[in-house]
Amino acid sequence: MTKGQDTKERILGEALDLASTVGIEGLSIGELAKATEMSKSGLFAHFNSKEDLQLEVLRTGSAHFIETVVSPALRQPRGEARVRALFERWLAWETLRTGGCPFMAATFELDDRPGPVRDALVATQQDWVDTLTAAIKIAVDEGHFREDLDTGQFAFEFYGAFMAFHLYHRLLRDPKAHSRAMDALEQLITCAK
Amino acid sequence: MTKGQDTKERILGEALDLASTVGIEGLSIGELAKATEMSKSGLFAHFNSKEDLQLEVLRTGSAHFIETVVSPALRQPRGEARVRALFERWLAWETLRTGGCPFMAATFELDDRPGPVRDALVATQQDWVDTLTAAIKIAVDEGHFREDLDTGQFAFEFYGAFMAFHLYHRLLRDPKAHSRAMDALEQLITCAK
DNA sequence: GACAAAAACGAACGGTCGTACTATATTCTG
DNA sequence: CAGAATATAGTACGACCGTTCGTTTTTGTC
Repeated sequence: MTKGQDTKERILGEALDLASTVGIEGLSIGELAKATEMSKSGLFAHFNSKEDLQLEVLRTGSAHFIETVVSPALRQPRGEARVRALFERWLAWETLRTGGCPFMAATFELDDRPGPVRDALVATQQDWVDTLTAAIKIAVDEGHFREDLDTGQFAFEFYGAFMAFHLYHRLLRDPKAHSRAMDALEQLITCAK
Repeated sequence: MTKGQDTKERILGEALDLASTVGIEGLSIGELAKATEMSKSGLFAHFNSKEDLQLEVLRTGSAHFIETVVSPALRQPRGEARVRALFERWLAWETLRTGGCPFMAATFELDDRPGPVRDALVATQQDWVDTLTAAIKIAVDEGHFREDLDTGQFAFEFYGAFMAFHLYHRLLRDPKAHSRAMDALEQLITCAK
């Protein structure tokens, strides 16, 4: 009863790691079988199709993200501290896996390919933007940020800072990537007061 | 003599368009042959390998980018106006092709896959960052931006705003994506004065 | 118009892809 | 320990992958 679920989780963990480097489309069942030291068919039996696998990978990634980024940040005090925590943990999450944030890879892979996988990804990302916006709104309510702040705009630029970090860190291998990102957040917060 | 070069350019144009949606790795010779209405082997004869094709696609993309983004902006007056022009033309470039900016797709595909194609992409992106930074430096020299502005930091956040635009526009299909991006630039410039 | 050069084609290669089927291990339940 | 249920493996499939090779068509030159 529990054996199958165990290996399935193990597969999904490996799949998430693999997907962070080769993408969620580039993720192949043969490679994943090698990585988990299983037979292709034995692995495949846990999923009805590759699409299902992809959807489950996204679901797993989302759960990991909430666990390592969102939840800990929510334990921080409401307002500015929480916004800072969200950013810092997001950066840490990016450096966690071999290939960086798996959602970033997926985002640029799927943005033009309609289907259930894209839909699921959009839902996840929209959720994250909403979570961010809500945290920022709280900082306004707490009086940490100014009353007339456009919280959606703040979230947009917040997101931009993260993506620039991803580019500078992953592609350009710029050692200043992290400090640049932190400076960007600082400026964002300064302008929000 | 000129016939082969003509079709080669046609192929590369189509390849760039295709790569913007499926990525530079996802670009397959068979699909490209269909798109150009050629035989696989006839098309392949123009390149020694897929890697060469990818490199030439990047080179072509880079030339297009300079032509439609950089060069026109350089015809704008030195300083703030030029920085604004670079941003606006960059956004326009993103909406030009079917799948958005081909370099963005490539960036997240190749950031963890070493090789000549990655190297070429890094060089291109670093060039672009340097171009941006130089334009910002000029704005400082012209007295449009404050003396002690960290031009590299400005370029970082400038880049971030573009990437957030890409995400909001391409994936989330947010109709406010463009105005969000423009507002982000405005804030960036305001803080730079 | 003949002829060499260049360009495009067709067929085939070994490989990997996702997926289906059947058969063998392994695990859980009584 | 038996037997059912579950989990894994083996094999094969058609399709497409990048690539090679020999042939045919098109092009440009005298």
